[in-house]
Amino acid sequence: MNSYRIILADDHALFRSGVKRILEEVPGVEVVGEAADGMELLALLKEVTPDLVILDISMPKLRGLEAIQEIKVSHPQVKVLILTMHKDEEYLSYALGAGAAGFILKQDADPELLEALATIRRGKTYLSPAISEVVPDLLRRGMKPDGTPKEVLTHREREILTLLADGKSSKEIGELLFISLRTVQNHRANIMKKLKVNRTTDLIKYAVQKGYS
Amino acid sequence: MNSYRIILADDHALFRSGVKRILEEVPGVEVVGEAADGMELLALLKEVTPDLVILDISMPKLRGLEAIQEIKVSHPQVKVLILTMHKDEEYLSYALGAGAAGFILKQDADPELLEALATIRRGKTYLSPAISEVVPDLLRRGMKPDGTPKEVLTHREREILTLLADGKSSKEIGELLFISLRTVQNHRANIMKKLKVNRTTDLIKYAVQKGYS
DNA sequence: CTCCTTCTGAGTATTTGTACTCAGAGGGAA
DNA sequence: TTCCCTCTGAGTACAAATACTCAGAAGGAG
Repeated sequence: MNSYRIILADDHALFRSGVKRILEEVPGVEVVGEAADGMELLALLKEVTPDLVILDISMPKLRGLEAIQEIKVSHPQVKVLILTMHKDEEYLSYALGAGAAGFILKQDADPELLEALATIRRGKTYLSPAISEVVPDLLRRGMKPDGTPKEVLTHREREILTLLADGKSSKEIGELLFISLRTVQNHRANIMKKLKVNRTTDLIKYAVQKGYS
Repeated sequence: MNSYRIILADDHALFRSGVKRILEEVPGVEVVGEAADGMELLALLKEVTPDLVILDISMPKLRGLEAIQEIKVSHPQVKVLILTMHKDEEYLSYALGAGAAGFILKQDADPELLEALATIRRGKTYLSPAISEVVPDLLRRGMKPDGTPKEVLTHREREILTLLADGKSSKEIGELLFISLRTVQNHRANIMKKLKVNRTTDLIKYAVQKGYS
């Protein structure tokens, strides 16, 4: 029994079901589990240890990006392949920074998936061709014109932005996170400064479009 | 040659590929074509006439909702099954109003897809159980379950909502439209009352998700 | 160790949004 | 004509957000 064991994490059951069929046509590959959200995935990982987790970024309950970090801490030997619809440079850098071994798109066809699988299995990193094209853009955007690195949201800031995008007020967020209203307001101000917006509306637009909700 | 002929339209190749495998396990069913966007679908329909088109709502170039109307005009005998990630009451009413024969979610599992297929094949309409649950909600919000959405917002209200979603404050909107700040605030309050939200964040989320921005 | 970042909390002041109320002008429909 | 809806505008009161400032504790990196 030395088959390559995979867990699929995506909130769309039909998508999981279809991908499972594609994967199982590959000799020596076995889908040993499925999860519909990040929490389910982490729970599943306590029982089953796969070689690879294929996961979507936009999942409810625990966002994929945070899930990667958890996985890399609790199961460093498990590889992670991001399979998402978001052709978004920002996600790519987050994902690779968090330790993902691959990044492909739902727009891609079967060969990309299979090649990603084979590449990761050989211990290398695979990027979707559609994504590779924008990597130079990404590197260019990673730096501000003056050379200083682009500002990125901290974990706490992303957490608060998610709650904001979920319709919570600063007051409610403070109560949820057991921190002061003032602290939430400070985080909020910092987020807006980093994202260079100056209104709640722009913040929510950003969050909704980036899938924080 | 009396197999049931299906065309799959979804911008995610991997999703199409997976669903195709699921469908082809059903005896007497044949996937005779795939399309990645609405334009491709309409072009394909000029060459191939299927019994059923399974399509996603959020496709580039020609949105699924508009594609249904085109199909129902040019090929009235072709059934349409909406398969989307949007658990959204408004899309549901619009789709059924445009003549869709079914509405299921990517979150659904294989049995829902197969049952939708069988139901439509028998000439009836199938709704995802997850969607059926929100039909009462839909009725409460003043929309018909089988008709076009009742336009709740007035023209002026939609105009203001668009500006809000564009990041404008009430004050700025007043200046843009040459009306008083108080008037804008009143419109805003009316919009929120109609949409049953009580926060700017929820309003912006609604606007962004409905494409007002 | 020092330096830097993050998270935490607060002061102060102003602007904006929210929740009610009321009301007149104009248009369209019965 | 009357009746209803829309758009317009305002009063009042309170809640929330925004824009600045400052600062201590904890942790990692050098």
